[in-house]
Amino acid sequence: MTDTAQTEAFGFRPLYRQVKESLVRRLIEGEWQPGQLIPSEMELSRELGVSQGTVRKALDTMRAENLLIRRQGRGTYVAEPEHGDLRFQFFRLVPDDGEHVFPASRTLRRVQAEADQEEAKALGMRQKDPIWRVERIRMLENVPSIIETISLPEGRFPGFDSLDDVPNNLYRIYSQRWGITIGSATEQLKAVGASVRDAKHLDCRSGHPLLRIARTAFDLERNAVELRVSRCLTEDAYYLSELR
Amino acid sequence: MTDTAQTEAFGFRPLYRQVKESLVRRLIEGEWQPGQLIPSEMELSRELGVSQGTVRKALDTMRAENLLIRRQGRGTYVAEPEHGDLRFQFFRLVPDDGEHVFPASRTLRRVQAEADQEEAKALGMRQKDPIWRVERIRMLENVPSIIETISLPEGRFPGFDSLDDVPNNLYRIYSQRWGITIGSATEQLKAVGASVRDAKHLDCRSGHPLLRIARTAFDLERNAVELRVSRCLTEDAYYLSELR
DNA sequence: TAGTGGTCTAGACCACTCG
DNA sequence: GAGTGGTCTAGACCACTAA
Repeated sequence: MTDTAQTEAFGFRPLYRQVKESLVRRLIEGEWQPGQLIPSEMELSRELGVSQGTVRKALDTMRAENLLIRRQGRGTYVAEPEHGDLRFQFFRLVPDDGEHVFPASRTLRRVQAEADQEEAKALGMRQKDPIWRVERIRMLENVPSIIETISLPEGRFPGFDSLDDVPNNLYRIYSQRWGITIGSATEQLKAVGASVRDAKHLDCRSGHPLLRIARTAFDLERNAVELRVSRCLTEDAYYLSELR
Repeated sequence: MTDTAQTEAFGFRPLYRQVKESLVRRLIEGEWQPGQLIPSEMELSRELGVSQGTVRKALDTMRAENLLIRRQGRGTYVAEPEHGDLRFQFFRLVPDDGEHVFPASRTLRRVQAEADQEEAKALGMRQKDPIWRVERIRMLENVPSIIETISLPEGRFPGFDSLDDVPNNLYRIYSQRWGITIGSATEQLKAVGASVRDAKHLDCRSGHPLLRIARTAFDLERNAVELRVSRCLTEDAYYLSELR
């Protein structure tokens, strides 16, 4: 690695962190694609000139951050966003009775627009900066239950308007088409009353209590890349939050 | 340790897991109290007859579960529930503007009661089993913002009714008085309309949208020991959920 | 059977805390 | 300076997967 000596006066960084950062950089630069097998511990340790144990510690912390999936006997894979066990990483709405399913969706509209105050704040832009905005309805057990507005900085998603349609699993296509991997998100939840428009699409009275989820999603470099505001009927479902 | 041979046919469990389980048991049995220093890695490895590295792995996984706090140069401490940085482990409601504060509370009533269906299900009891039930109001920035109902199995909290008053920080007293340490919790969130009673205490219209948080809290052995249902005004606050 | 990640050990040195 | 946790190494063996 670069810093062989530990006592570099100021700014001591453990070797395994340097290894980790170098590997994350290669992930970000697309050297290894989601789902792909990366080199084994032994190969990496030879390549980087550190011990296998140090590589292992770097890989293990990356697994803890859901960047990698490791399988004994097989190897280490780049995690695929919203795939397999990770599919529900960002989808926490569970039916009261029944399976945790991934909801189908129907796009209502897709437009280019100017960022409003909330969008600008969440995405680190200025008001009136150009964005893409998508509105869609999602079904839980065949009942329209969620109306969501998705906002994307135009600059990060060139050609978004030329997509044939908006696929159900957006994070997958962010990764495939624009090389943007969603690594984390924060959600702010409130209870609100349904607007007239919400009420029409969700088949409820206006003013009916809805769970409002404002999710800001971040790429691997911690840049905010998507704001998604969902209003959800929670008569037959709940948002699950696990604390430690 | 007990299982020296790895290949015990069925039921292979790594050494460090056995070490961890033995240490957790000692925590549960009260050998070390919250805030107390536990033996060093070297001492434990000698005592248990395993290498320092194995003890370290056990301690590190326990730290990852917030059971321990480790400090270079000082030692390893038993984590204190709702202390220091952990105080907000279970309190996720944040004012829109302003500090993340721990809300004051005022007890409305404290009664002995029979478990209803929701309480029985959450606490793994039968309906009509005896419970303690506390209702209180909590303040966010001097505004009554949360009305919460706390349900406890009577058997786990003998003499709960003889407490002089119900302290603001309940988890602390569960630990001090009954040796019950809350280690994890799950929360189910919904949007509901305020009941007449809710509305009176929260100074809003009945039917007004409230965020309903149903928290089931678990002790270190994963027994459900508390159900806490909160109804929150979210005009000026939000529930924060961090996803990976 | 070869190769991978998972566990376990022993020993060295480093960074931090405290008396 | 003594003791603690943190990092790093080297090497052994185990459990799992796939050819």
